Amino acid sequence: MNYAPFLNYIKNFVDLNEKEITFLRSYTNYKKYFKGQYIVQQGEVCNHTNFIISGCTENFYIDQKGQEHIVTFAIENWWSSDISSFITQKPSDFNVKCLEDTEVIQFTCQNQDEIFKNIPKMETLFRKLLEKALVSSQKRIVNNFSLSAKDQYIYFKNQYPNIEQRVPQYMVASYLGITKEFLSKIKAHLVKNKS
Amino acid sequence: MNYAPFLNYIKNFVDLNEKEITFLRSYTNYKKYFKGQYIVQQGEVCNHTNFIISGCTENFYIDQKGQEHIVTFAIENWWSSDISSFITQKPSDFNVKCLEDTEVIQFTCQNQDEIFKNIPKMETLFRKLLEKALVSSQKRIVNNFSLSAKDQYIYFKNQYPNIEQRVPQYMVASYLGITKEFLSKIKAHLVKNKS
DNA sequence: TTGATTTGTTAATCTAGTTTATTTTTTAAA
DNA sequence: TTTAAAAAATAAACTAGATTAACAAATCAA
Repeated sequence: MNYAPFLNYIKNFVDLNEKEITFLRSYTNYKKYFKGQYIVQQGEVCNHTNFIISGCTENFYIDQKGQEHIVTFAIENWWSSDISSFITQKPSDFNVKCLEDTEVIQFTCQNQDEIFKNIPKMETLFRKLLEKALVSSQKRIVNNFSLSAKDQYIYFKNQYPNIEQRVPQYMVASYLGITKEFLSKIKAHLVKNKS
Repeated sequence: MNYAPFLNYIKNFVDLNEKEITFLRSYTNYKKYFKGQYIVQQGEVCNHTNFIISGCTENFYIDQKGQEHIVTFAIENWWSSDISSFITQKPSDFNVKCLEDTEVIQFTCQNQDEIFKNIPKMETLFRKLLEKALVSSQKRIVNNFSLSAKDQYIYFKNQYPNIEQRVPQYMVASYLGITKEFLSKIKAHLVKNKS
């Protein structure tokens, strides 16, 4: 059980005293998943918010036509859950699946409320995290409007330099909302033109 | 000056006592803009979060090619600002422009923090609003992945039945990320096929 | 070390949505 | 009430990206 990375992460935002840390520890739990396991499954209620200690997850859904779409990746020091299902406690539209062995710290809905009640600083932290998440979600919409598939791929590589090496290319294509064939074409083109 | 709609809105989420309401009032301000006025301008820092009492705004940006893209509309009982600029206090990438005469309640950055410090319930409210905003932003990304332009238009009409009558069609097209010509084609097609 | 499965490439054909240009309709100002 | 400007419709030519299909590498299990 490896809790330190989470406390280090939190330290970037708020200072907690010993008592608060003890409380936080007792209201969260550590869990290890293996590669291929599902943390959340489409159709089930998402019971946890997960902070990733190590590993890598994909958040994807399967649409009416049976096509898979990756909505987000998450790696160390990121959060991973289906927030919609978590806050409404209704069945999830998404799957969260481990692409590597993955260790997480989990917050349940009830415990999260307890934590916020007892350590208001934690609610401030979550509010700020949500603000940042919203900004980057909006940024993605904006990129979708204004950038060609090629430029979106370049943006993705710059923004998430660590992810491309860890996941297969067809998943990057899925994240970008293009076919794997087209991404292959884009990469061939980039190599040929050296940028 | 018309503060009641804002208090009614808040009442849906949290209960405030007289003292808290007085505090809230003194730390927010009312402002009226006329049709065509900018609440935020691309390049300037967004100093306020705005709750709309009456009217309608568009949040848009102009990309490198000089093209305008509408990111969101907002009407009565919605919020309107550039959250990225607001939280970082850096120049905004967006414009917020009034499409009608618009009355708003404004929170400045400093006052918002004061409000959260003095009325923690308000921070909880904002956290929950951010959660909902993030969910709907993600929903938009998902629709972009899975729906044709026609189905996105139908979704838009269902989700925002009040907006289409209030804004010109080319703005709806811009919001959907398609050209006005193509939206016109879609509408003609929908009329012809009665769905 | 081999066969099977997963991942990636290439190329031809196809289509949803864009671009450009012209015409018609609606809105609003004088 | 007229007129100019803004908004919407129509249509032809065009393009970014999808689809299909065949094949080539890489990975993995036994």
